[in-house]
Amino acid sequence: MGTVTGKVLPQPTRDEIRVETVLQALADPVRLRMVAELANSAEPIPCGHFDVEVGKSTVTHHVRTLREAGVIEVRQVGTARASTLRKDDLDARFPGLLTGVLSGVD
Amino acid sequence: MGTVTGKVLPQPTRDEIRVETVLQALADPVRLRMVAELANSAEPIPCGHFDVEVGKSTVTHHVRTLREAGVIEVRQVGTARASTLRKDDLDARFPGLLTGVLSGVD
DNA sequence: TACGTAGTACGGTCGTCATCGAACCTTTCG
DNA sequence: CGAAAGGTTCGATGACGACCGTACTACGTA
Repeated sequence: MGTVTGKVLPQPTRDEIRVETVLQALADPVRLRMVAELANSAEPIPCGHFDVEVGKSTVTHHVRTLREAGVIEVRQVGTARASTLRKDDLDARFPGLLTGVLSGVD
Repeated sequence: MGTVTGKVLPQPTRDEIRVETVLQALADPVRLRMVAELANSAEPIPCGHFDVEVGKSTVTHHVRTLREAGVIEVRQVGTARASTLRKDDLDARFPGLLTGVLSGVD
């Protein structure tokens, strides 16, 4: 518990994260919902466990978009891919952005 | 001084502003630049004075998008339309969002 | 009145992206 | 081994939106 094992999939470093890309990633309603779920979850969330009404391959697409934007970190755990929110990195890079966005969800 | 005259064009009230719409509005690079200009400007900015490289009618489009999202307020001043950032409303509704976004611009 | 200024409205084009289904891969387990 | 679980990849489709130019309106002024 707590510590997640497995390899981290490629992602931008903290200082490579660009606000424009992050905003584009968060602008989609499905992805915004995913981010909100991650923010409210103590545990990492596998691709198939997001509560969204889109097909499997679409979830794959959204997870990749969020990862490449630097919003989430994805680890390979067995056959599963567990996502976590990169809260520390986002807070360091764009202080207040994440909490501001999350305050407006639901 | 400071006070801007003229009629305010239709816009959402503070509590009608939705985070999803705001994010979509900010996700465009041209609009993000406009918002940054407004944040750095003491005076309202007329449509024709934004430092962006798009045509007139496109600026109209972006100004309308930002206004309808609740990001800016637009007043009719003679033949001009002066835009200002709705900083108070955005800060009240989504604390930290605006400053977080602006910290990542330029 | 005629003109310049500031911006909108309209019609159209083009590119991007969200979505899906089907096929495929890999690990786990009976 | 065979099958199920969990995701990815591919190709296609459909919708939205950024952009432009032209035509138009409203206001101010020489």
